[in-house]
Amino acid sequence: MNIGSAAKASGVSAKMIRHYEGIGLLPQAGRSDAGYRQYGEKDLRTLQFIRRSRDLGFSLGEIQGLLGLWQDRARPSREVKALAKRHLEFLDRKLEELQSMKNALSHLVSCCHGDERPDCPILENLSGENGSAGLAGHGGR
Amino acid sequence: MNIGSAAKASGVSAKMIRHYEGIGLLPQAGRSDAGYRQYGEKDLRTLQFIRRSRDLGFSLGEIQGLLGLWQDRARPSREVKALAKRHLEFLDRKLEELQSMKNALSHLVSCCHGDERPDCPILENLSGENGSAGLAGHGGR
DNA sequence: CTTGACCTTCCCACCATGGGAAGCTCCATC
DNA sequence: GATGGAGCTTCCCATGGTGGGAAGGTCAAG
Repeated sequence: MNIGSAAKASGVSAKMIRHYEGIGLLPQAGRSDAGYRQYGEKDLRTLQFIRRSRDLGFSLGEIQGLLGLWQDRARPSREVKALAKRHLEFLDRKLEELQSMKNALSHLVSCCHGDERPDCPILENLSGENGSAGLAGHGGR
Repeated sequence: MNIGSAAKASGVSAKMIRHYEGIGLLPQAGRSDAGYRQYGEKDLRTLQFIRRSRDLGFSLGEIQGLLGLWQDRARPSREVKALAKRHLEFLDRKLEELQSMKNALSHLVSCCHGDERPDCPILENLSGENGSAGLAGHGGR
């Protein structure tokens, strides 16, 4: 199986398969006489493993760890769980970060009338003015 | 005011200030006789504007747009709001993406006993097996 | 034998940021 | 006046994950 078919079958682009091999995430692929990389069932399973891990947001470094644990039949599930938990905490931090951006921005957006007039609470906020953009007088946020 | 003080006062690193100037986000800064960049109140306000925009997750490209609107006193707030709304949608997509990663992963983590035994629903899921990891062991994908 | 799809390697781009080297400037202290 | 250290300059490199594309070799179908 050539790299193109492996890419289609795994959902990992050919470009990325080469890259993963280059950085040592994948072992050197076997080669045909002409130098084409050759992939088999086992490689396919590894590629899919990587793709699923990426879908969960794991970094390539973490995936290297996961692959190691995966291939070690005697690994304690404790280690896998620890790795996953760490990533979960990372996701939580990212979520909080994005959520607070969203909260702040959606407040500003809701305060901006968005018509032809130039005055705009969004720009006022970004420029550091404490305009009457919703923080004045009555209903906070 | 030298770049270091401007950095401290604005919360944008000196490194980034130079970079922003390099990519045209900031105008060329004035220079002292010795070639040191010089910053004034107005520059400081621009730098803070950029930092606040970054804090809301705007890309440098979007910030270029925001700066243009900010400096155009006749801009219609409509345009600012549109730009902000687009970014808000971007944030929403990111949030959904992260949230679904988190949901999937936290389910897996909760299914993994995390002890010394090697069997692990997390790895089973990543490797494409539909183990008994909460999906009741008969379905197949 | 040609054509077109596929493969190879290699370099460059994005985005935002940081690290560090080599060399110059400024200011305080001796 | 000399010296030392902090701060400035430019320039190059790295990160992380992905893509684009050029130049050239290979394979299969017509």
